Amino acid sequence: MDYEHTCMIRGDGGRTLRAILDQICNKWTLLVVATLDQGTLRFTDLHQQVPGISQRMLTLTLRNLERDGLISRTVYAEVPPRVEYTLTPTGKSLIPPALALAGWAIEHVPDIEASRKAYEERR
Amino acid sequence: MDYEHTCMIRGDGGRTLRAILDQICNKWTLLVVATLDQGTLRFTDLHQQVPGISQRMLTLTLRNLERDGLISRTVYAEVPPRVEYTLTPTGKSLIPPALALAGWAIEHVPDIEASRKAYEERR
DNA sequence: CAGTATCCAATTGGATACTG
DNA sequence: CAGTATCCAATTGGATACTG
Repeated sequence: MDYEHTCMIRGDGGRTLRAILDQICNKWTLLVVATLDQGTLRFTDLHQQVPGISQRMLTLTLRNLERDGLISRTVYAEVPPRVEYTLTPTGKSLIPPALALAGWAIEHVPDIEASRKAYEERR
Repeated sequence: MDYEHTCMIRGDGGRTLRAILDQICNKWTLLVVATLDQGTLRFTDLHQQVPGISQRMLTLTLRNLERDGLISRTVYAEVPPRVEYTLTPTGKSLIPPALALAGWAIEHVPDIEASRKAYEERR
């Protein structure tokens, strides 16, 4: 691996990058984005398809994603109300690098769990 | 983008993945790993090269990385003590996907900042 | 040098009840 | 249906003082 390129991560002391990653790498964001990769979904759809998420956290996550321009939110003037969420092009562009990280994590689950077990036994 | 593959992210409701990512995506881990991509470093080196990190957070981050098998920690029986940290093969393998995500973040900083500005003005 | 111990502040997140 | 409001618990992180 060409470590010259890690300056991308370290950059300005990591400030800019961390500011962005803090938004992306929280408990739910990546999961919501991945779910929306299926296409347009309503609030209730997302609530069902992202198991364990609370209404409050789903709302907050969606608001942040909208604010950052990763999803668009469309309200239809109907009763009962209908609100649809879709990935924007920027949002879609996050999928490949997110998959790269997810792939790494899944691939190394056995290694990491073995390492944790060995670590615990050592102490 | 082939959205079939996002099942990797959503997987078991995201539980396994989130457990791993929670470790990786905190405030300092990616930054420490990226810094260690340069090669072996001592505690003090890391403390200086990761600006803003406290002793406590550096210690905690290093312990978690060691526990997960991403870095190795070598203590030399000298006075004053010397402790060296190096990426393991597993740790090194995290660099490319980390760079992919970092690249995405850096590439989209202008978009995201513009979107945030527009969002604030709307309200 | 490479930490540990302690305390406190801020952030994050869950549960529950309520609403245009 | 798609949220908001409130409150409380848990987690995360910083500052500071101390140590083998």
